[in-house]
Amino acid sequence: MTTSDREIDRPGPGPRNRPDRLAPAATTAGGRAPAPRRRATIEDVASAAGVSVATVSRALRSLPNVAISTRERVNAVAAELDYRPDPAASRLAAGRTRTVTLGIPSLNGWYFSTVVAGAEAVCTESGYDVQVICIPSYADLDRLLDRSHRLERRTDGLVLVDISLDPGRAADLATRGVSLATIGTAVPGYPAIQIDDEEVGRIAARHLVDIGHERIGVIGGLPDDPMDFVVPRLRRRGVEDELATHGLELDDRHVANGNFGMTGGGEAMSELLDLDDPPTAFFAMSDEMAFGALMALRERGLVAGSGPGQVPLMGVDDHEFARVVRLTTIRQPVAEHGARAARLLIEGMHPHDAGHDGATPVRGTVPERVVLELVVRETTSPH
Amino acid sequence: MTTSDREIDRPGPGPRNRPDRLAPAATTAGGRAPAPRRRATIEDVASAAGVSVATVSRALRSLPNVAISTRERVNAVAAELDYRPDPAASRLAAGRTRTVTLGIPSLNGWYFSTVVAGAEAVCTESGYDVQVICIPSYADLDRLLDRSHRLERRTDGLVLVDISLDPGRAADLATRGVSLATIGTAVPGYPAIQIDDEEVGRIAARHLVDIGHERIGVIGGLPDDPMDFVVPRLRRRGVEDELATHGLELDDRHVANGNFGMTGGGEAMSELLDLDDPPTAFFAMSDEMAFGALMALRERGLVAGSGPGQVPLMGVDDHEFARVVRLTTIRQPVAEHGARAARLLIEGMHPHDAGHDGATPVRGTVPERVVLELVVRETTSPH
DNA sequence: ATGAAAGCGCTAACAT
DNA sequence: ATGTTAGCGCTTTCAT
Repeated sequence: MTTSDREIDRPGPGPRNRPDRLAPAATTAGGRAPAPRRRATIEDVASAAGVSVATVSRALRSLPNVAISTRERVNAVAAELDYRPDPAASRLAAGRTRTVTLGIPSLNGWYFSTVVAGAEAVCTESGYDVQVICIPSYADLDRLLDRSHRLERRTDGLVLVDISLDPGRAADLATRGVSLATIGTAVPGYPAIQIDDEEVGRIAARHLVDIGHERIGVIGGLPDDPMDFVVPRLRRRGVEDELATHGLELDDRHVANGNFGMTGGGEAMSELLDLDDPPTAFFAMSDEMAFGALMALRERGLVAGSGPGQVPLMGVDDHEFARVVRLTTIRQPVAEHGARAARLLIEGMHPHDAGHDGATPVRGTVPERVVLELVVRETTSPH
Repeated sequence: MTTSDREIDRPGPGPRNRPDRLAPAATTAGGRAPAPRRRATIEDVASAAGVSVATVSRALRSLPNVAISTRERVNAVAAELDYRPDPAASRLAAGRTRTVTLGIPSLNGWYFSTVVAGAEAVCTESGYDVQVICIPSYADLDRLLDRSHRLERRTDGLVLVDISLDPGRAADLATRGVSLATIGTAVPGYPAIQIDDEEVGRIAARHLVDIGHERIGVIGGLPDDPMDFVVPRLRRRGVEDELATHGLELDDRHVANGNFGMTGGGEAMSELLDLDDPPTAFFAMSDEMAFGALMALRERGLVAGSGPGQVPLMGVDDHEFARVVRLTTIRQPVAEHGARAARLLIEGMHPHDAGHDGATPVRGTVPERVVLELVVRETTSPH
């Protein structure tokens, strides 16, 4: 019984027909019309290599207990036949999807898309498919994680960016076989990438006080915040703490929502400048907001800087454009946040995929702290 | 023989153990520890509803030939048991993945992430998983589409953004069961979303000539372009065409690469302003570049506008921030590009999923043209 | 309108 | 080190 007994020997109902001859892989060079060939299955490889499918499976996945010679032969045959395991079949049989899902409040905005880019690179390199899903509100999060779970069996792991998850939900995810890593938030016991956001606020306030200012304006926060975003609160608290150290206070009216975009940043700056007693120096909680604020400043003929008559302004992130406009900022490696979270997730799920040798223990059950660096440029210097 | 004869009756090798009792769905309200229950399979639904698995499968997918009463009962039981079909199993059996892949040169930048956001929304709403993959160079495209095809069997359709594909490759995709739609480029016979980029150039040039300028500076293009991006060339040609209409010419030295980001836009503007005979009005091929250019302008104390001593500047896209800085621009609905491409793709693959009734024919084998709108604001007006 | 059963292509016991 | 085989949980003929 070979593979060519096509129309005969149908023992019962239900057979599907498929092109039955496995043609030799077509040369790609010539633009020859590709023969409607069937793709190779593990059985084709097995018979061509003269071994069983189990051995092929083991060899191809670099599992132990395969003779070196066998492994090499199987690999050669698989390459020859251009064999690639069917992901659906292997998912069904193994229960793993080799897919990582990125959950983010939004795809718009520099921060989120940069994080996604960093995570995508790592996942793709590790052989994981990358799925993205926007979670703009808690209602969406509920829809995703509630009883009729939209992640279960569809993904091996979830990276949540700036989305808080209660421990119960996290445990439920684990129950359903979905690993978890977070960025910007943390769930006890799960890998997380966080920066010390209070320290961000402290660094900013310290710098602005250092260059001689007492009335600090803060641009940040979201007016209507469906995701209960904690970062603005923490950074604000840091500012207040640091100011308190110097016997100063943050005026409530000197805090404006900037929505973490250029538009909001510009509007917030205008709003603050229109105050009767405007702040004399400004801290925007992101570079994008700072850019908007800088535009607003320049539009009024004001110059950002610490010289006489100049208005100090600083941001957070070290966006590429910050260098161009010489914006003082607090640098954080945003793409790396995504990359590291992805790496932690994959290591936790399957050390081998992450190039992990299994010798050193997997980190990540403790939130990772990231080094912050104050980058002083012209917008807070005399010039 | 019931479902509880767990440890006995193993007729041969190879059985996997699984928790065998299907517990009643746990109440979510109480924080009760979730019993390690097994998820419902189609068989559970079938036996609970007193029908065969085939009927359940048909009923749940709204296929014909199911009695209404049966359909309702099956749906009720499925909901009761919180049943969700295993995607891997259904992919394996049906050969469809219900996944759409988005291929983009980069995730950074407003345009790309906005397109992705638009596409993601539509796909998610239509019940498709959304996968993203960055294709920053043709080498990456090759790696994706060559003989050992990294898309085959993993996705139902591919949306390519600003990436040119030769007809042969597109046909090969089809052969492998992957549908295709493009944005910003087109392959004959496949759905595509495009704007008339030459018209963009013409509109811009016409507007700047209309307000009295002859020496136009153009900011756009990529210095090192791994993806052979055609948009800058087309827009430039449009500018040249329109200028020719007025007996004018575009000076080669008045064209600078802006890399489609704020940074490049700022640098390009500086470069052009430093010329011995700088242009008197500027067209940036994207709003992001225009923002950078505007910064550069303001940094030199120059004001964007068409009044005396002012420098006209316009962009493309109608980015949210354009309104804030009152940037004249040529509006295109970017998120909608993504949404429409996704819709065309899904309609082409499976009209039902797109909410398509099958009555009207699926469009999309003809590139869709999009309405462009000149939005005049202060940066090209006297004020 | 419904049911029976044959795969889909793999993985993972278990046996050798 | 390798082979045998029973699933994984669906979809889809074909028969009724």
